[in-house]
Amino acid sequence: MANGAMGTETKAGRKRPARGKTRRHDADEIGLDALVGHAGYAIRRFQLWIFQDFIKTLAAVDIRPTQYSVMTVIGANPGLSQMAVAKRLGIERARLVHLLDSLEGRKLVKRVKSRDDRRSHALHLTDPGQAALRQFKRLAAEHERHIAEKIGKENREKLLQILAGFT
Amino acid sequence: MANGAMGTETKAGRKRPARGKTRRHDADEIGLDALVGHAGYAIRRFQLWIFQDFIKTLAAVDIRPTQYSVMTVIGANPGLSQMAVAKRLGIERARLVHLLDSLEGRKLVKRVKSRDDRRSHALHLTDPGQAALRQFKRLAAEHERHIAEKIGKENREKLLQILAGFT
DNA sequence: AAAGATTGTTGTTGACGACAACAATTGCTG
DNA sequence: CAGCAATTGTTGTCGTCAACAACAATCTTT
Repeated sequence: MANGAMGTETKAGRKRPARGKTRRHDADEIGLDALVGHAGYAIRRFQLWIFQDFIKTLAAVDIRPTQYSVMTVIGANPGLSQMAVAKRLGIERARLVHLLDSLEGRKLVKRVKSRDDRRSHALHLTDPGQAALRQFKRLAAEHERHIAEKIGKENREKLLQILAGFT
Repeated sequence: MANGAMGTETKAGRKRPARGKTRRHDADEIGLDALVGHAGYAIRRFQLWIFQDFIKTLAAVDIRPTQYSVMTVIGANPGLSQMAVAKRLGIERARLVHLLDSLEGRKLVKRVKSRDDRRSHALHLTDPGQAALRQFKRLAAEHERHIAEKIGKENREKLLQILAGFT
C-alpha cells in the first residue's frame, strides 16, 4: 500500500492540473493499492470477462453459461432429476425450473415423468437438443481458446488445476 | 457453497437400481464430463465461494465486496469523481450512485461538491470511514487467509499472478 | 452562443442467488 | 399398516448485480 500516489492532499484537481508532480487522477492511473493482492477482486473481474466472452461467443445460438452447464450435465447423464442437476451444479432447484422451462420451450430438453418416483422428472436432451449441444460445445471450445489467448495456455491449465476442487 | 457431495453412500437398501432403460444416479457420481476443463465454470464456483466467505467474514461490519472495493479506492485516492471510481472498478456509474448513497448514509463516505467541475462530486472517506476501513482491511486479510487455506498459499499467489492483468 | 460531450441521477430490464411456502409423492417409524 | 417427516417440483418474493436508456445540469468545443 505504500504507493507513491497516496493522498495526503485532498484537493480534487482532476480536471486539468498543472503539468507537474501534481496528482493526476485523470486517466487509468488510479491506484488500486490495497485492492491489489485481493484474490476476490481479480476473480470477480476475470469472471466478468469470461462470462461476457462466453455470451458473445455463443450469441449466435443464444446460450448463456448456466444454460450450457445444464445441457452439458443432462447430456452426459440422461435421466437425471431436477434435484440432482441442481445439486450437482450448485444452483437452486427453484432457479432450475425457469432454466428448464426456457430450454424445454426451445425443444432442447424434455422432462419425462419418472415412473420410479412420480414426484420427479427424468431430464433428457431432445434429438435436436443433442445436435445443438454438439455445436454449443464447439463454440465453447472456441471460447476457451479466447481465455488461453488472454492469460496464456499454460496459465489457463494451471488455473484449472488450482480450481479443480470446485467443480 | 453447494457442497453437494455428502454421504449418500452410507445409505443402504435403496430402491432397486437401474433396472430399466433409465439409469439412476447417486448424487455423488454424476459426471460433469465436458464441464470439467471449462475455466468459466470453475471460476464461477470459486467466485461464489469467495464472495460468500468475504460476506461472512465481514458480516460483523456489514460490508460487502463491492462496498469494500469502493471504499478502498476512495481511501487510496481521495477526491476522485464518481465517474473515475466507476471506471476504475468496472462498475456502472448508475450502480455506484446507490453504493455511495448507502455508504454516505452510514457516514463512511462523503460527496463533496467539486468547485472545478460543478457536475461532479469529489469523494472522500469521513474520519470514521477511515477508521472503519482499517478494520475492514484487517477482516479482509483474514478472508484472504481463508482462501489460502482453501487452495493453498502458493496456489493463491500463482492465481494472483495469473490474473494480475485484470486489476 | 450553439452544438456536443460528460456527470450524476433515476428508472427499467433481465440474470442470478437465497428463502419461504405449497401440493404431490415418497420414505420412515412406531 | 397408519401417520408423520422428508423430498421433489413449483411458485413467489426479495435483494444483488450488470446493462441500458433517458434526463437535467454542467462543461467543452466550435
